[in-house]
Amino acid sequence: MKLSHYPVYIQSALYAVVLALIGYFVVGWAAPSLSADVLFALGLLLGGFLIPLITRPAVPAEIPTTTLYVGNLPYRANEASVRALFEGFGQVLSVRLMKDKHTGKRRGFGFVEMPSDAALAAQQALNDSEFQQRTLKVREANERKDDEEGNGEQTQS
DNA sequence: GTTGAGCGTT
Repeated sequence: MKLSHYPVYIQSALYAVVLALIGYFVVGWAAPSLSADVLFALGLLLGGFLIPLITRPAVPAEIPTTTLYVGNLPYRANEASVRALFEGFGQVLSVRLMKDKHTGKRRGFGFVEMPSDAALAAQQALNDSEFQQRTLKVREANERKDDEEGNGEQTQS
């Protein structure tokens, strides 16, 4: 339930709604004679000015990152061991080992997000390498959300 | 507690 994993427009929309409600009560408290429509409009306007101030620390890094697909993982591997393995090649931003949603059992693959240069190094070094007596498969992940590439595969709408 | 190709979640 991390808000930073949502697209930016969803974050902005959430902030706008929340701030519009806040503005509704703030302005309504300061000027009780105004109508509800005017209060919502003023609240939304007030929220609109506050959105950049709040979303700015919420979107901290401009560094290009790459999400790696890691397959053929041993079922006993946990998130910490995978993170430790990839941290030997750079900063690990996130590790997600996919498990079955209903049973909770590990499915044997996951995703590791790293800076693009470190991701490339980790991919070349760890692909077809042995990890807990299993041969790892490390590929570049298929884009399922906004993944930035450092070379030239920038997905822009 | 088991299995073995695969590209996801809030």
